[in-house]
Amino acid sequence: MPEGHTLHRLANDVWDAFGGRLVQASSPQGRFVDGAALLNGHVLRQTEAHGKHFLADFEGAGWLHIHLGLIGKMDIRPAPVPEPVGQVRLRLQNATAYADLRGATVCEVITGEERDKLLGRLGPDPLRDDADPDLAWKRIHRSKLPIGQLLMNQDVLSGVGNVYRAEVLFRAKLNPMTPGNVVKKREWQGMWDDLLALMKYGVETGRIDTVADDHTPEAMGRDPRKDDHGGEVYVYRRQGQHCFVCQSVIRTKILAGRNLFWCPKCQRTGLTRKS
DNA sequence: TCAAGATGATCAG
DNA sequence: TGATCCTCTTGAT
Repeated sequence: MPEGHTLHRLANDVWDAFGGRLVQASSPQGRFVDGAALLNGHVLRQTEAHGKHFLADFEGAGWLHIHLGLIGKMDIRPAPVPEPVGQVRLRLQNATAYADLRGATVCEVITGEERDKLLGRLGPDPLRDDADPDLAWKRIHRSKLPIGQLLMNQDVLSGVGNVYRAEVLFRAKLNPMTPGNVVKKREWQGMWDDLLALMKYGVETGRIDTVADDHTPEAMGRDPRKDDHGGEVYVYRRQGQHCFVCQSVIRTKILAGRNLFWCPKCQRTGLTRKS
């Protein structure tokens, strides 16, 4: 379930469970034995997230860098610490809590220099105080690629995944195939502000809810959504169903290898503009 | 019991 | 663009 808000929550949760104290690290699965040995017995000094990347500074050992990819997951639970279940790549533990990491695309120990280099190539993350939306705008403004593709490019903007991409474009009434160089500055600023609000809510609640008050299940008298991403949304994975606003059928297609969802009637803006 | 699919990203061609 | 990796859940057989 990892979009940017998940990683920021993870950074907060790992800090709450282990911050400022000695941490024991191991790799029950056996694929991160050397890395775990480097971290084992060191004090966790800082945690942070940038986009979909999680970083944790272990005093005197280096930075733990995790990217959850599509299927990765980290579960943090209170002690007692049980026997590992399944493919636990990394286990962190102390007297009061443990955290199990499974399925991550990246799990490594890097230097401070490597961490700086990594952050340097990522686009601005709306959830970070130091984020500058103009950096993303410069990339969008000069690209002919569809805005639906640019929003998912982590070098342009970091932290946005398929759900936020689909929903923020719906809320902006912008067609996903609109080329970046015909998107207007005020449209971009509107999407950035919207992302900031949606993702902050995501960090607080762990959910991606994007529907306005008059489109909630209660307001519309419909059943709440039963979906593993856990939220009420306008278009994401609603292909073949009716739009809450105009009743058109939600459409889907593959764009750059990922499923894209949009409402053909509500999201007409941008379609007829020329680059 | 098995295959498909999923909120991601990289690499080869 | 397609193949590949990572793990788990769901739905079809």
